Amino acid sequence: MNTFLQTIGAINDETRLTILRFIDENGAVCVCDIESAFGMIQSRISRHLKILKEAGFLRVERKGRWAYYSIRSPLDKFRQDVLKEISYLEMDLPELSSGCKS
Amino acid sequence: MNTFLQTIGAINDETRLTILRFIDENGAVCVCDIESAFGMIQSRISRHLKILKEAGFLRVERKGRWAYYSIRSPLDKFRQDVLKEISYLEMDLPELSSGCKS
DNA sequence: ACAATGTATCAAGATATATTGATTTACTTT
DNA sequence: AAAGTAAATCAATATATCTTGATACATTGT
Repeated sequence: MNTFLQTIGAINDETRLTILRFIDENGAVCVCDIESAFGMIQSRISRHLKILKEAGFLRVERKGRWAYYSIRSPLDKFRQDVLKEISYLEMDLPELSSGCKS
Repeated sequence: MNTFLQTIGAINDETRLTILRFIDENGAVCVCDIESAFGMIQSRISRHLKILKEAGFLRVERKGRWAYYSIRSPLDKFRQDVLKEISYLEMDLPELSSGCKS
């Protein structure tokens, strides 16, 4: 029950749905990429990514000072269904543009 | 996007998950049945039912002074997936016992 | 018409979640 | 070691959602 509520709670937010779709379409991205694409401050993005990761949708791979987030694999069937459903949604998806300074 | 968020928001609550499962297992029930089975006050149950109905999970059929809620049919694939997922959850599901006085 | 029952709705307070700005931690380069 | 960059965390505030008790509405039976 609690695991399910955590999964649902993670996708009960417009910003996180957009981030999920963004990562699903663009593959591994770092926090500052999302930050600049979305025009949101870093702490906000970071917190949303943490929620999505802890809900089992994302994984992180750290390389140097960067943290690359991507869709976790394997994904269980229900989370796959959710991701597919999100892929059908109409939304303003920002363009990927590298936001890191080096 | 908004429709999806409404759907997700509706199942982002332990009480509503339990109500959904309860109705899924017991079929059409009236508000006072849920009220007495769950031991919750009427306005609370009524509000949750409204949210579930507006999110497309439930339908109501009024008979006399009673309002019978049941799983809406047909359900689109995603809501079916959700319902199936809920059917797997471990939860304290109260017993159905008629709560109406007549 | 009146009283009783079932349900819906509303306003107020309680609780949970999101956002921001500041701070902290970690890594890299010089 | 010091400075710069990326990311995580924290405290305070803002916002949304849930719960309750009161009230309103609808139907039924007397």
